[in-house]
Amino acid sequence: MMTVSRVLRNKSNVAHATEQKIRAIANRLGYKPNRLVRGMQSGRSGIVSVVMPAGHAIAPAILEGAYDYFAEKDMLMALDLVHGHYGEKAIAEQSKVINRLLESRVDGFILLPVNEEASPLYFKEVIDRKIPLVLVDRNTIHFDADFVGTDDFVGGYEAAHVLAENGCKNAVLISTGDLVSTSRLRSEGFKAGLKAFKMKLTANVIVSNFTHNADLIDHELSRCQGQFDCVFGIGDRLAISAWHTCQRLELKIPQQVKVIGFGALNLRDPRVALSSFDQQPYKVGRDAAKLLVERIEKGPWKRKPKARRILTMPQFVAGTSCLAG
Amino acid sequence: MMTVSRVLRNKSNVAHATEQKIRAIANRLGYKPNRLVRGMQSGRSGIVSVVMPAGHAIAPAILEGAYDYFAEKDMLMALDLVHGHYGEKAIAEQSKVINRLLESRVDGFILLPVNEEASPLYFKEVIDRKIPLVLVDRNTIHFDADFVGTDDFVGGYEAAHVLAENGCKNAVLISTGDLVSTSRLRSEGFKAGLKAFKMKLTANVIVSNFTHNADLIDHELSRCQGQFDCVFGIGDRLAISAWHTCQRLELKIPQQVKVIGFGALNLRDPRVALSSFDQQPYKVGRDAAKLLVERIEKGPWKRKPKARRILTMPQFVAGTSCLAG
DNA sequence: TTGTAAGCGTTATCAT
DNA sequence: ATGATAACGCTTACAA
Repeated sequence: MMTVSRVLRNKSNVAHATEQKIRAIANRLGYKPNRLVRGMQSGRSGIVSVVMPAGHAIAPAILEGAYDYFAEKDMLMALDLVHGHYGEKAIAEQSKVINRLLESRVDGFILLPVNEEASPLYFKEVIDRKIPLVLVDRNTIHFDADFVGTDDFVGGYEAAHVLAENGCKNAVLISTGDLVSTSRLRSEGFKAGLKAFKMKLTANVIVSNFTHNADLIDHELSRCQGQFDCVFGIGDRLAISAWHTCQRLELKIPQQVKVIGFGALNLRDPRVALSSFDQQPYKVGRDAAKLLVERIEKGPWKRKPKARRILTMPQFVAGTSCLAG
Repeated sequence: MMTVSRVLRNKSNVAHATEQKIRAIANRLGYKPNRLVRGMQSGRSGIVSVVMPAGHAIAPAILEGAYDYFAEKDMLMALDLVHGHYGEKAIAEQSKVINRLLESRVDGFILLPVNEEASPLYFKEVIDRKIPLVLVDRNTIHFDADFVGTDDFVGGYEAAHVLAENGCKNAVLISTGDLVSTSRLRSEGFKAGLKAFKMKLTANVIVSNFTHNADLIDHELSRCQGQFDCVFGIGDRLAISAWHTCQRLELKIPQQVKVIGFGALNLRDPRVALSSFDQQPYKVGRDAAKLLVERIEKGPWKRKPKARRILTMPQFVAGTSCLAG
């Protein structure tokens, strides 16, 4: 019984003959060591948790990057998809999720927070228990955790830069407000860029990040018709909506109006040549997983280590929507 | 120690006072029962596995449906993404995945097979161990397992039906060959429909299901120019490629050529009004999870129960690409 | 080189 | 209504 254990973990001090015999038998019986037991006594379940909003466009690619790294480490990846609602319902859902994960003794968490308000609440317990936690894509100010994502400020700034280089003067910014870090930072970066390149902000349309309200965008852009020559949508979907409105208003793209999005999710989609920024989500996911595993393997700490911040530069992807007119 | 256990599982035979005390203490200490241990002795880990091809367009929606059901049952969902390659590499990857899952004592599997050749091999071990297994979306002939998915034959047939109703006579079929059940069945259904509605099959373009070769589609459609008045792509991506070729050839859609896809993945995307079939992937995922949990809760069997087959009818989604010309 | 004993956190079973 | 004991499958520490 003991020798068996030694053989299967390739420990030394085992006679060749015995080893052969044991391996043969284990093989014939289809024996697999039980990770639940290993986890129980070692305090390492070998399970990591990924929690993301359901239906978020960038999530699958991040997930794949994270998965691939975890798979290399032979860790089991548990996935939870949280729905983008607020209030009692959200609290009930998320606390149930966290509870399940805690009971399962996951070794660490990767969290893509829904927004600045929602997720931090439920993750307080994770932090209290000193379980490694890495935030991806969206950061939160509520606790100082490791973060892996896009440099959104620079992305916003560069959007303004590109538009300026193409001769634009008056911009419309479409964002989803300040509760989501990506939206806030891209907006801030964009505004900083506008200032630096002496452009004017004609309007800042703020839409809900749950129901991306194409009608609102349509309405607002119609109102400022003639007063803008470019649009920056902090997400591709918003930029596409703007594109549609421009088409409806018979504003030629890119001649009369230039449009830039963010996310470059239509890279795979040859139908629309929206200029955008690639966030390299696969890399982000992989980096996040790598950092998490590092934290896990380092083991428990006495004094909390300084939070790491791994920012990936967004890559401008030229489409036809913002060429020089 | 024993009473604690009783309280936390809401067992009877506990004095109110004691219960209060225990709950208070458990709460103050932030106690969480250890699922690894529970799983170890009960033989139920409470973990289910979902294995899908990475980057498959329909996967996220199926996954969400499955997740929601598992979450209701408070089960942990482990996700594995397998890459679409063949040969040694694929074998090594998949057997590592299965091994990890088996060692983790997952209670059941949901598998979206890559194709008829690849996955079955690795799942033999799962079947041998009598662990519940539900196939989604793509079926396989290699073993008789539960299947939840779209009625692809009917879908193909209905595609022909719609095209016939719109006056089409000569069709081009674009598929990915017979190794993927969805492709095979939609093609068979489509051909049956053509026969029933007295239409002709001008060409059957077969492309790889890994690299969806837009160039090949372009080339083949160019060759048969003038000999077809409609195209059925067994996936939306293929149909979109055909659409592009038609635009390039200056064939007006839908006046000269009608196009139908499958998957209705552009439902969320207002840019393209491709006629297609909604596979209700969320429902499919949820149904699969439900069936799996049923199998798990039924417990081990002596004689293998008859495989169940839950087919969802694809819903035609009218776009502008196949209106009566 | 191999075996024995104890323990990981929980529950079933059998007392008390 | 509560407690004691064994057992789940495996590993560490210690003997033999």
